Amino acid sequence: MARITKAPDERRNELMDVAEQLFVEKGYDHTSPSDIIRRANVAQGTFYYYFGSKDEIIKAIIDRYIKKYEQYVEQVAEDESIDTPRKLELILEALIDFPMLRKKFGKLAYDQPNISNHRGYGERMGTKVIPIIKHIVLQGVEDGLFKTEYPDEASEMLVMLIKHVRDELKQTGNGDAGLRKVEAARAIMENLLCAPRGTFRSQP
Amino acid sequence: MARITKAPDERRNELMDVAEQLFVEKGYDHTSPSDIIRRANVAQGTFYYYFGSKDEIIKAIIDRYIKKYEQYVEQVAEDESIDTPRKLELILEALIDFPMLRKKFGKLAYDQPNISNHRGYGERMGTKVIPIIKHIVLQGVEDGLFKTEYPDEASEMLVMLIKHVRDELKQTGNGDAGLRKVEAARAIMENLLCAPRGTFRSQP
Amino acid sequence: MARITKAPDERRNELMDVAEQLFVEKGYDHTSPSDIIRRANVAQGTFYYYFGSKDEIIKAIIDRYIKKYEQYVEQVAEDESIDTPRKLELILEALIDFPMLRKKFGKLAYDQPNISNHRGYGERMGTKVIPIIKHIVLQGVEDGLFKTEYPDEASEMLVMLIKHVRDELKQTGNGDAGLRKVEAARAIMENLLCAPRGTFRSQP
Amino acid sequence: MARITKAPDERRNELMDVAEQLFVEKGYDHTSPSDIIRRANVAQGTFYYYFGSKDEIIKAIIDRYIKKYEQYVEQVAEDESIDTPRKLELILEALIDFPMLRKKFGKLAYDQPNISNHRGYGERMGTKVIPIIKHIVLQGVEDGLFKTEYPDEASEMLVMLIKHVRDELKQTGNGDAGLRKVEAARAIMENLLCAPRGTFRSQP
DNA sequence: TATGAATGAGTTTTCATTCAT
DNA sequence: AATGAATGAAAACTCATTCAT
Repeated sequence: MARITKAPDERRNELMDVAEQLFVEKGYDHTSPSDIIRRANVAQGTFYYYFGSKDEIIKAIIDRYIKKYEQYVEQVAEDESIDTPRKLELILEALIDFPMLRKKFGKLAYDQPNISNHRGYGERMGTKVIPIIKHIVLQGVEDGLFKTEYPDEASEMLVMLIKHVRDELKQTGNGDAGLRKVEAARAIMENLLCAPRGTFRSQP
Repeated sequence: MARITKAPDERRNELMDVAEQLFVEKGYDHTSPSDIIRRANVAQGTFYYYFGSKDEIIKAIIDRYIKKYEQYVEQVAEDESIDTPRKLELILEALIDFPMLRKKFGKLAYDQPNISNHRGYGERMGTKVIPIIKHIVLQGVEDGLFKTEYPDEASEMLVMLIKHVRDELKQTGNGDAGLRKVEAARAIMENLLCAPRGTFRSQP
Repeated sequence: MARITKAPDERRNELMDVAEQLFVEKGYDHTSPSDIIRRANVAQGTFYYYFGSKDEIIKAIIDRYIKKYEQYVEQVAEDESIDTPRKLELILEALIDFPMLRKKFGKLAYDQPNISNHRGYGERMGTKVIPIIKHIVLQGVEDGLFKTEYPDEASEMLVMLIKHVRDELKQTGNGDAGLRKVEAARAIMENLLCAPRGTFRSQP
Repeated sequence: MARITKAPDERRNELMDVAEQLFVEKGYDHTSPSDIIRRANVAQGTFYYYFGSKDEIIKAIIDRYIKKYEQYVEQVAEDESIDTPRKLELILEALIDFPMLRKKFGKLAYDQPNISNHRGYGERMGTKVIPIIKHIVLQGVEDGLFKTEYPDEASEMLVMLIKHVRDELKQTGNGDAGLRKVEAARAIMENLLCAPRGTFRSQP
């Protein structure tokens, strides 16, 4: 094959993009380095030139992803012009939109291998993101907006809730059923935090 | 090896038991038919005599499991001597104890392959179990015990909550931290269903 | 390919024979499992059905070989009808003839990878065979036939000498030059053990 | 990385030094050009600029080494101020000290890849060095110091003996056990050459 | 002279499945 | 009903070498 040389960073990201997409489509376990190589149109060795193993590339992808998310979360958390409920909404919504968590519609999420169960992804979510969410929740409690005896658990539940909604939306699409899910999620959030009705009401 | 003949049903169940345990220990993808065969002490061919493929055995396991659970759920749901909150508790608690969902303590659930994402397990939970839970929730609403505009979503959240608690308990063990988790779960359940404090108070 | 089933022992030995020959021809490092598989006319999986790895097969080969040799050595050592010098000769000569050490004539031994440097072969020679040789040497000393202050070292030298002769014979063939080598070896053995001229004189 | 330009000869020798060390540490087959490149801190292409292949570099190393040794050997051989036994000792001892034959202590030599079996090393030893040793041996015979009917073979044995001692010393270290080995070697040398006791007695 | 990204054939290994007995 | 030897395609990875800059 003709040799196509690229800037290392470009190649590296290209490989990560391709891998990410495949992991999402077929799951980590059912994606082989060869799959990635084929789709990226590079030689076997090129993959291993950039990543020492299959494990290494998924770790790199997760890192890249979480770094982006953390940045966003911190930025939102620190922004004084945003009120507490809206902060929560933004942070949780961002969880929905990241490409690495995209799945094709029309397939049941249950049966799909899910990258978010893999390789330290959850761990980093737990140690990095949840504390930030908890922090915002506590702020809301201080402000008298929320009420909860279990801020840790409530924060975890919020993340779970949002992941669940995300999965649901993949299946229902963004139609009426989708809207209803979002409404339900808001109601549940309010319940969870004993927040007054209408606390969460911005566009999703 | 000496040929050991058994009643077909016994052999079949034996294989399923072994497979179930392995799937739980290592995950479906990382368990090979040979692993099952080895631990069950049968020949390669015996496995394929009973199950046409690896896929077939996991489907059989899930079927067996869900059938049992459905039976239990229906029985509880119909039992008039149990009040509504207690019914919910029993049904959700049963979700915790089933062997197929057991995992070793000490490992982060996130990183572990989780059979409950596999092969129609979730689907059947969705189509079979959640409606029953919803039914009980609605009964509670009728009784004036619960309040929710989104019984479907609330039911799904209840299942998620309980799965989450189960995973947490695996990590924390049943000590103080575990107890706290259970308390938190109860508070969250009450919040979710707008039930009065103290509605859920039986032993976990 | 048509499926040819054989008795496991036969297959196992067949694979070992083929591997042995290839290791001798090309050296361990330059022989791939695929080489063995190809020549043995079996499927990839068959090789790994019998041997878990490339390493395992060479260990099995060495074991098989050394076991045979040890048996022979012990039998000779215990045979009271054979006198001491002749025992030494027999044991050392046996070292020459074993198939696993055969190499093609015409190629310089120096440049050939040599299995006898591999994977515990030498170690077992050292711990198993040399003590037996030393024992015979000491017997000779007792009988007043040999004289040496360093029976350990002398025994090691004897083995080295014989290996060297073996390698030489591979290059020279069994012609006049070969005969001369053998004569030289005898003289050196006599020197090494301070044995009277003519002590080693049987056909090689 | 910053481009570091050096005098071609310096670079070349640097690469050879690094490669030599690696070959000794891990063996030729288990050292990759990339290993050399990494340790030498040069680019992939630089290696191939100086050496067309992996094979070429080891040949260069052996050449360099043997040239040095040959020079030394010739110089000693011609030096009239040194007596014959001492000449032999010096030449054989030099064989021990060359860096290319250094190995780490503590590992069985048998199992270690041994560069001296590789790529023409032995051949050149045979055609170049052994004749010189033989020449000294014959001189000793003429002087009435040594006695042997097989000077070729005896010379070869001397080299083998010394290599063996070298390997042993690597394992035993230079303690008492090492000393004993050296003493044994001397006794064996005397035996081999039918030299009077005490012929070889200088520091090792 | 020197760089380092890229290549691709090859190696070692795994594993779901088949089939003759 | 049960056995277990055999299959072969594919997975994961290595590494000597090339080449555009």
